[in-house]
Amino acid sequence: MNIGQAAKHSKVSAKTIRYYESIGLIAPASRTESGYRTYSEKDVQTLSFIHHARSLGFSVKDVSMLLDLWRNQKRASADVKALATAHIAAVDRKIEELKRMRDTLLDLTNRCHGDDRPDCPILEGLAGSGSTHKAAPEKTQYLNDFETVGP
Amino acid sequence: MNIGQAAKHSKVSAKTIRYYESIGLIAPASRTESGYRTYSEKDVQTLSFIHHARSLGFSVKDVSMLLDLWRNQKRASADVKALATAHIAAVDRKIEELKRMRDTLLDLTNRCHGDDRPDCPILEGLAGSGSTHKAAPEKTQYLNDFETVGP
DNA sequence: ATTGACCTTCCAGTATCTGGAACCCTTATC
DNA sequence: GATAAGGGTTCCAGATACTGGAAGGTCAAT
Repeated sequence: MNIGQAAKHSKVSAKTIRYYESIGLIAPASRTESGYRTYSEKDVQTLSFIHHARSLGFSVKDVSMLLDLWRNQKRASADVKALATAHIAAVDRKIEELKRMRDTLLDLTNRCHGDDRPDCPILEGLAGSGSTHKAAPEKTQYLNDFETVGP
Repeated sequence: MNIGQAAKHSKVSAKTIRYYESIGLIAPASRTESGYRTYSEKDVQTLSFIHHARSLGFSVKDVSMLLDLWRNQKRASADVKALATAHIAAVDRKIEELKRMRDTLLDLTNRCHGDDRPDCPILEGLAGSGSTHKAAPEKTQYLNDFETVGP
């Protein structure tokens, strides 16, 4: 089947499939004489696997390792479990961090009357020197740390 | 003071301060005759404000708006509150998504014996066609959606 | 004069795609 | 056979928010 069909069945967009090929996450697809990529059922399964793993927040690097383990009949399930467990821990840390952020934000917004008067505890809180709420982590982690949720 | 001191006091790295200047988030700093950037107490306050807002997960675009509101004495606190409230909602959505991911991951790892045998429910779950756990959101959101936590 | 700690600019890379331009292939219809 | 729609192809750029590093200028102290 062509890339469009593979995309539909695997739920990975054609654009992204080509991207995965370009970075070596998947092997280059075979081609028709005219240059179209062709995909088998097995290829679609692989793409689905990738889709599921990505939707669970594994990085592309992690997915690459998981694919190796998946294809390696001799792997130990302990290896997979270790990867997954580390990932869960990372996700948990992110959840906690987001909760702290939300609590602080809620605290600030609750104290803001939110009308047309200019004084605003939210801005005062942001301007203030210390944390408005609770101890911050050693190194403040920004949201974009979520780009890579590693161990 | 020079950029290094400003960085130390504001907790925004010198590199990042220059970056903020380059994208127009902050006004270009004044310079000494030899070209060094110089910063006032007020500049440091602004940088601290940015640091706090970023650590609460506001995007740089959001921070830009917050800075405008902060400097505008005629602003309505309702405007700030609206921005903050939308942000809280976005953070909440991300927390829920991460929780769903963690639940699925926990389910898979709990069913994995994690020894040296090759069969592994985690990989089977990733390979399986459907969600292993609960209904997924309409469009699966990847972790890197966290790069921008907007409304 | 030399050292070392700062500062400068500029280019590139990180992670993960996504959009768009310019152009080729297939199939159906007129 | 011409044409149009709806595929496919490649390559470049952009988004996000920085961070690292190279090559070189400045400042204060020894």
